[in-house]
Amino acid sequence: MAPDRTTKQVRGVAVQSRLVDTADDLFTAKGAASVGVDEIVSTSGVAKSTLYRWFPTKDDLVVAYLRRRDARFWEQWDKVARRHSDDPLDELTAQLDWIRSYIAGPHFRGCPFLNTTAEFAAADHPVRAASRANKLELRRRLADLVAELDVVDPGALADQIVLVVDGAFATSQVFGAGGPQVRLVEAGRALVDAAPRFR
Amino acid sequence: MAPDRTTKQVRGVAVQSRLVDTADDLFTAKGAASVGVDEIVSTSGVAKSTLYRWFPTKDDLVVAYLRRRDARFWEQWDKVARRHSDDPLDELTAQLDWIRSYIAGPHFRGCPFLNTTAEFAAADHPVRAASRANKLELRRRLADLVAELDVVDPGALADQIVLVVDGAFATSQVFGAGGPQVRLVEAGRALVDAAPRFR
DNA sequence: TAATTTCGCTACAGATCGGTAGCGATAATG
DNA sequence: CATTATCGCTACCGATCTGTAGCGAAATTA
Repeated sequence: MAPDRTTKQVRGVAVQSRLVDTADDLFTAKGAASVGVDEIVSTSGVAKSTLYRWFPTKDDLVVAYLRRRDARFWEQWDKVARRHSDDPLDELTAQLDWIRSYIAGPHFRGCPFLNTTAEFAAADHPVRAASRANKLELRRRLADLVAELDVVDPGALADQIVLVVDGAFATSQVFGAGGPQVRLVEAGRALVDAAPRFR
Repeated sequence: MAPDRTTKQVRGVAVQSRLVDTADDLFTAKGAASVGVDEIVSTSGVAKSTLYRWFPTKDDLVVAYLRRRDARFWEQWDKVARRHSDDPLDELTAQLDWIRSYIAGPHFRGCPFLNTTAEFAAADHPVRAASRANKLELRRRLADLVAELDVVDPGALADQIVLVVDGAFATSQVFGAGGPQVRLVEAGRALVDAAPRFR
């Protein structure tokens, strides 16, 4: 990375970004709790003291990793939403489909939010709060989307769709490539079809 | 526990059982990877050398914990199956319902198989194999059960139900008591209702 | 009762954990 | 160009990790 920045703080931003890059790679491959700070230091080339200057604890680095994953997840969601703003059912299908292909991707190693929630068991752990934020947002967006459909209980349908989404995330790690997660789109569609309607 | 056994090996069995008891408590509360052998030793009252006599590595103890969880899970499943052997749809509903109440129980801290899969990231880890066995069996039993229904593609429906079951397991840890997992039974029923039928 | 196995206990080994401190070098700032 | 903040590097801290070794006591067996 060329040192052509203009302010001093920009240096810090670049270093933080490289640390989160490395953390993302290692956390994804081995699990956030299993990766030591020393490995992040040696892999990234960033000094340990520098890491602790920007991330006072390892937990802070894990949270930063989750926040960036969260931001990128919703960026992709918004991109899909923009392409299907006219038809909520089309959008729902498209959202489930990119999540399905995201899960099927070669670098996917499980939902980072579900993984870290399992790894950091303490109920009040800051890492769990960061992960919970992502899932609450998922529930909220699905509820908004489903509200545009003509179903009697949009909240119930949205929660059912949350189940198949997180189910796809979870089972993909256990079953591997040919697991039940390939049924995500049709499962979501089936739930919509079966939902009670007004007319 | 009274020392009124008859053979020498029986002593070992009792000690192993107590170790798995303690491991179950601690692994459930804090996560299998986060609990040290020393804590299992001090909590159980069993000597460390005795633990390593019966479980050569910590991984072996984790696998034993998962195997017992697996066995008890299918014991409960079989018990429910016996009560509803006449009607497959009734049985499916009953299976999903006890899983729902199992998740809602006060001591539930997430599916042990999904949790350990997230904690032990190496693809060929023996702990992952033990967890995979449980989920493969779940998929197999659901497929057998759904095969008795009149649906066109029982395998597809079974996989969709796997999604809502594992989704309920996974989301319960993120959302807490009022999460989408309470919709497990109706989600499973909706998937059955929406499945294409012959007649 | 005598021989044998398993037990709990204590201590230790080697590695790794998260986190701290101080060094000289480097790069941005005014 | 002089100042200042940040950098990479090395060494270190105490705690904790899995796993090993040897002891005497206790329980089981014959």
